[in-house]
Formats: sequence, structure tokens, C-alpha cells
Amino acid sequence: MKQTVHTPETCTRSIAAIRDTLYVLSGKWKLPILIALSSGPSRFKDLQRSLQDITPKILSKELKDLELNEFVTRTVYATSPVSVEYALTKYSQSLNKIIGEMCDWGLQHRKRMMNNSRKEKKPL
Amino acid sequence: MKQTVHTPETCTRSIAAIRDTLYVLSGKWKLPILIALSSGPSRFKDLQRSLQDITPKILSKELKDLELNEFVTRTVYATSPVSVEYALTKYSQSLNKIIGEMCDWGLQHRKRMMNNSRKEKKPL
DNA sequence: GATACTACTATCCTTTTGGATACCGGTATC
DNA sequence: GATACCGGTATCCAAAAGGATAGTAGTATC
Repeated sequence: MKQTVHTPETCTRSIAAIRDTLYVLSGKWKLPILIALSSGPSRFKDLQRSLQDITPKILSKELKDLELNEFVTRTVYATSPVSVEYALTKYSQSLNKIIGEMCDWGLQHRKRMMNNSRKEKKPL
Repeated sequence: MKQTVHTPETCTRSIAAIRDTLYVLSGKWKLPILIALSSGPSRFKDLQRSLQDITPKILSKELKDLELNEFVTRTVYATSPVSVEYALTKYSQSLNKIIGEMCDWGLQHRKRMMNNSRKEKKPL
């Protein structure tokens, strides 16, 4: 963190940067896919099985996005019926810190909201 | 960050936590509103003016969300035509770290993608 | 009493996101 | 040669998010 969010015009840049980050991470499946791959490379059908409920169209699209952002690589092997393997890149690790913090903050926030809802509000 | 994302079943919890965090921050206007308020409390119309382009319906909805998540307070003053003031809560500061990092990561990522696009890919 | 400002809400419409279903070309299996 | 698996694509549809436009109740201004 370089400065606490403030000066009038750095704001525009900051918002754009944050929006970029949100953009590459948001959506229903990006994180689940990254986490599925975090235990090792996986093939298309295997991914589809671990993330039961994802349709091939969506999986295909998400993988393309992740590839463009250089979080995963796609490798085609010239096996009998060709096999395609998806794996995390080293660059994907640059997200670890931020993901870790989102995780901590999220847990904490959920607890907080749960407590409040007992005192009559709605969380999330 | 307590652990590097892994064990099979903590994953589900982690994903939920991350999803919560993404949820409270994502959307086109939440961050801009938080930043607009970071320079001090503001009234409805003033907010609408600083964030030119936001319609009252959306602003109203976003403010309600932010209020539910305890990032802003809504105070009604019994002035001549009543005035309503929105302000950041202390709790909203708990986001500073995470937002700071999203900002840094986003800037870095954009640079990276820009470089690559010169070598023929598309960013974001 | 017409106009204007504040803080919204209501209705309707567009865009984006996600999903269901079906299918394709290739290979391998029985 | 019928069935099945792999790695997808194509078409169509539903839900969610975002927005345009108009209107409301209340006050104050000229």
C-alpha cells in the first residue's frame, strides 16, 4: 500500500486499478477454478468434474480469461486422443496475498454481520 | 493471511469468504462512493453531483447496501427541507488494507498486460 | 401560485452474466 | 458399426445488474 486513498486525481487511477483487480477475480467461477488448479494441473473434463455444475461453455470461457490474464497455461499433449492440461502459472501466485486477505476479511465480516442480524439487520 | 489456500474442505469456506468480500466491493459504484465519502460526509444530491452519471435509483440502492454492510451511516437532520448526510464509519477503514493492495496489484497488472499486448495479446 | 430544490421511488428497458441443451470431430472400445 | 470419451462450440434462454425517464411529497423562493 503506497498511500491512503485520497488526492482528487490519483483517485481516478486508483479506482481504475481496483476495478481491474475486481474484474479479473470476480464472476462465479474464477476463484473456484484457481483453487481447483492449486492442487496441481488438471484436464478439461477433470476440472468440469471437480467443479460439478459448471457447463463446458462457461468453463471454456473462464479458462480463456484466466489464460489471457496469465494465471493459467493451456498445454496440448499429442496423446492418442489429444489431451489438454491446464496449470497455474507462477504469476498466479502474485494473487496469493490479496486472496488471503480477502479471505480473512470475508470471514471476519460474515461473523460481524451474523451477530448484527441477531439484533435485527440483514447481512450481505 | 493464515495459510496458503489448500486443504480440500477449508476451500469451500475460503471461497465463500472471498465471494463475500468480492460481493460487498464489486459493482460499478461502491468504490467510487466510498472514495467520494473519504473526503468527508456528503449529502445525497452532492454525492450524485460528484459521481456524475449515477442515477438516483442506483445511488440510493448502493447507499443502502453500504449502510447494511456498515460502511456508511445515514443521518437525517431536521433542517428546513430535511437534509440527509452520509458518512463513512470507522469500520469502513477495515477495508483500507485490502483496497490498497487491490490498487497496487491492479496497477502492476495493467502495466504487465500493456507490455504483452505490444507482443500481440489482449489485456483484461 | 408557478418554479425550483431535496431525497427519493416507480416503471420500464438494455446489457451483462450465467446456464441448459444440443451438437461436432476425433479416437478408442466392444 | 454402435457406443463412449475427450475438448470443446453453437444456439437459445433466464436472471441479475445497471440505467433512462418520470414522478412524488415536502419546503422555500419569487
